[in-house]
Amino acid sequence: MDEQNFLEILSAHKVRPTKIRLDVYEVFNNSDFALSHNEVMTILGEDVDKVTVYRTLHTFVEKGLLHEAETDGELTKYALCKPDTCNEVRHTHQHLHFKCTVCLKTICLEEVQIESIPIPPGFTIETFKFLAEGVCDKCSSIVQNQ
Amino acid sequence: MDEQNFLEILSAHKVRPTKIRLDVYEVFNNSDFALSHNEVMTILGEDVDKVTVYRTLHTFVEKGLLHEAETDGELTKYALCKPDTCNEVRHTHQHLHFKCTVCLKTICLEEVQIESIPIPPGFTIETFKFLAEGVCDKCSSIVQNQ
DNA sequence: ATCATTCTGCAACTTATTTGCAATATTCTC
DNA sequence: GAGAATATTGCAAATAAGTTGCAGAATGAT
Repeated sequence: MDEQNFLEILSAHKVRPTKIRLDVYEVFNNSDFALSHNEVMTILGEDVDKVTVYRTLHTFVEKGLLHEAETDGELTKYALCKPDTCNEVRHTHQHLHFKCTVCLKTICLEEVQIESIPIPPGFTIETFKFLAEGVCDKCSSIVQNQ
Repeated sequence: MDEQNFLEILSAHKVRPTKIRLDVYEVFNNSDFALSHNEVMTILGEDVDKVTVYRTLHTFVEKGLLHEAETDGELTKYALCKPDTCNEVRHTHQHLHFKCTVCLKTICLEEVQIESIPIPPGFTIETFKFLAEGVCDKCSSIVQNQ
């Protein structure tokens, strides 16, 4: 995917495609796991302004470009929303996040749809957050092949 | 449950039953929802030392008296472990936490046991954290009765 | 009672995140 | 395209949560 594409995606989400925003979007597009503000800073280099990056992340979440992944006490991590699923009105995620205890990466498992959870009478579930921890496919195969 | 009981519970978990610790334990025993450090401080009054409370919470988690509930970006919240389920070696929770979007309280739903989650091949789940958000039974009935 | 260990309270520190604001950049209108 | 209105950026400072170090107090063991 090239820069022209990013530009269109941001515009479609009513986000002004400034340089920093395109850079941040590209960082997430190049990553197959969720990233914290800190990690984005490291990738972009320390000469970009951290406050601007914070604001960019917030804007992206607000406009439906990024979503937050649950983290077990760690820093908030963000991952791209699937194209055309989310917008500035609402996010529509029902997938779980998986954190590998070996490589420590958190990824979206889009293919796992959570079936309905048996909740007690009187309770209504609107959304849920699911974080599974364990060993990911890549780390499993590395261990097996040793 | 009286103070003598608390004393025995702490001792059974190899936690020295000091005044502060008994007080903190009592706070959780009196609460039917999870509490953050901040909320514990508010209940105990501002003249108890915040560092001591932090350390007490950590000790309690470590010794199997408290566990952390997932929170959606909020401060870490803690809730009592069921008696005799957890110890200093390990916690054995597989229940979900529920946060009511009306009263904003987070509670343990012990009765909801999560069945196995269908995960992709190659992945192994060791633990999971589940936070459901919605309306709790109490808040539902209040709305209905209006 | 003595001694080693644990716990507490205080101050200072670290880290993450937010706020305020002036300077820039962008978009809109004419 | 100039100028006004609006949005974005970068910097400094503030806030907030949580941690660390340490000296003194409390506790438990002998």
